[in-house]
Amino acid sequence: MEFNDNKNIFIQIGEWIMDQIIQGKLIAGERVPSVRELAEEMVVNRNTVNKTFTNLQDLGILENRRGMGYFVAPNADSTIRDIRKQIFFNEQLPQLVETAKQLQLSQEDFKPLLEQLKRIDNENE
Amino acid sequence: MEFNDNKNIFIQIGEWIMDQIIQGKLIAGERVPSVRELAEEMVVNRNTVNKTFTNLQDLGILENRRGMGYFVAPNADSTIRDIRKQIFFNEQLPQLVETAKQLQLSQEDFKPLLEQLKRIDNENE
Amino acid sequence: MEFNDNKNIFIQIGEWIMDQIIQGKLIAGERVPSVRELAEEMVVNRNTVNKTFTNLQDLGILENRRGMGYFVAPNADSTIRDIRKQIFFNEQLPQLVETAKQLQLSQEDFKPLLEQLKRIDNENE
Amino acid sequence: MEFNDNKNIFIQIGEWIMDQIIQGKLIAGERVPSVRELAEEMVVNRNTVNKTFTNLQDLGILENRRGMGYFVAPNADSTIRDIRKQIFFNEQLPQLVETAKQLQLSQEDFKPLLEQLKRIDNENE
DNA sequence: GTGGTCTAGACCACG
DNA sequence: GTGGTCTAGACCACG
Repeated sequence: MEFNDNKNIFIQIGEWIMDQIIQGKLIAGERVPSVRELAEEMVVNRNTVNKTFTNLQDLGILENRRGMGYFVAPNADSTIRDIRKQIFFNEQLPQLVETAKQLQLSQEDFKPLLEQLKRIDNENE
Repeated sequence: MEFNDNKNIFIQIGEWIMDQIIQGKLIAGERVPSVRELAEEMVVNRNTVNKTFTNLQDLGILENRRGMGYFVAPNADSTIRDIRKQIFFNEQLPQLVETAKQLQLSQEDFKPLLEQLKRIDNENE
Repeated sequence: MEFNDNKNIFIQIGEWIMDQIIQGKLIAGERVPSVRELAEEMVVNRNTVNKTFTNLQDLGILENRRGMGYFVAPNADSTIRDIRKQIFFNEQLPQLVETAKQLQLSQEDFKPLLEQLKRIDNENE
Repeated sequence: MEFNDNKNIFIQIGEWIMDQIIQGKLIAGERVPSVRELAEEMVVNRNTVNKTFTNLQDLGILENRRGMGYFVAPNADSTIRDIRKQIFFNEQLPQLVETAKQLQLSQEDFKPLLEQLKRIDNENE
């Protein structure tokens, strides 16, 4: 895995796992790779993966079964969506409105977004 | 000033100064408060303010006149707009599209933004 | 069975067995379920149950008859009471006094306990 | 500091700090020793103290001021009392009632506790 | 100076 | 096999 120097590795691994869950590649109740396996695969230290896992456990996304490893928590996917929605509504959206105002951005500038939204609304019709 | 622990303080102070310029509270050619004053006012270390100023100087937003302090550069406001537009189109917008897709956000979720955009489009008619 | 992550599973199983004995559901001389059976029933590893059993054997609560399994030792119930009394007087009570002092707990806070004690004293009159 | 092998070092250091706060030796707003200082004083690794501090920060007992170290959070003492009371009412007290019942303990057995409670009630009159 | 992250490596308990 | 803790030591950003 390629890491971005601006973010901590343990955070990036966590985001990767959350992405896997959101994309349905890891499902509730499923066992995630062991700390050792993932550390080897990602070429990082075991302690780093450890930090990722305990972090995701604190967030209610992973669960630890003694001696057996970590498992995707029930409803982990909706937990992740909730966390990300909260970030969206509390941080991203207000910032965006502010930016639009400040830079006098037009609907034209948001075309890629508006098209994506239409696509989603059509799917859900 | 209230700082957010997730972003560097020197960056946050920089954003505050850029906001002042965009809002016309600081105008081109005007002297900005000294490192000493600003550090005291914001209750931060002088080194931090120093870092903010050299950073804004690198971006062409402030200018340093030896022995006289820092001044708002000519056209600082349009420089700021350019920088922020670049960030908007290269980072914020693509990220937003990705988020909308992932969280299956609807036009409804973007209501505050869409209203702001309408307001802007009306102003510019 | 529901396990508490803060205590070792083999200890928790041991406490469960001791409770069974104290409550008369398992009596002296009676055969306890086999390691295999108990492990399956509790959905734990056989090694864990094994550890519980050898631990209870060390405490004089279970006995092992070669090829026949584990049996409740004679006087196991009074052995358990002795062990638990010792823990009570040496650990729980002093800790409790310390907690009461530190948290400034009142008689009111101990109501459930005091009522239980009265009930016991009445029974033994 | 003498460490007990049954508990993790980082937990024991945390309890020591909480005790200091409860006893008024560290007060709200006060700076606690730096990670480096405490690690040296307690003859443990910096990472261990680090873990203690981030742990106490998660609990709302310490706060981190960038580049300046950790400080006792406002109301840290009542936060600690709340945490410890919760443990008392949810775990210690029910266990105690159960023990009293099982071992047929009398008021006599709880004498040290009852005396402590009287002392506290007298103080608060 | 401050704390945070990461590594290599050891050791431990539990299963 | 599993994860958790701890150490020694390096490096980094921030103040």
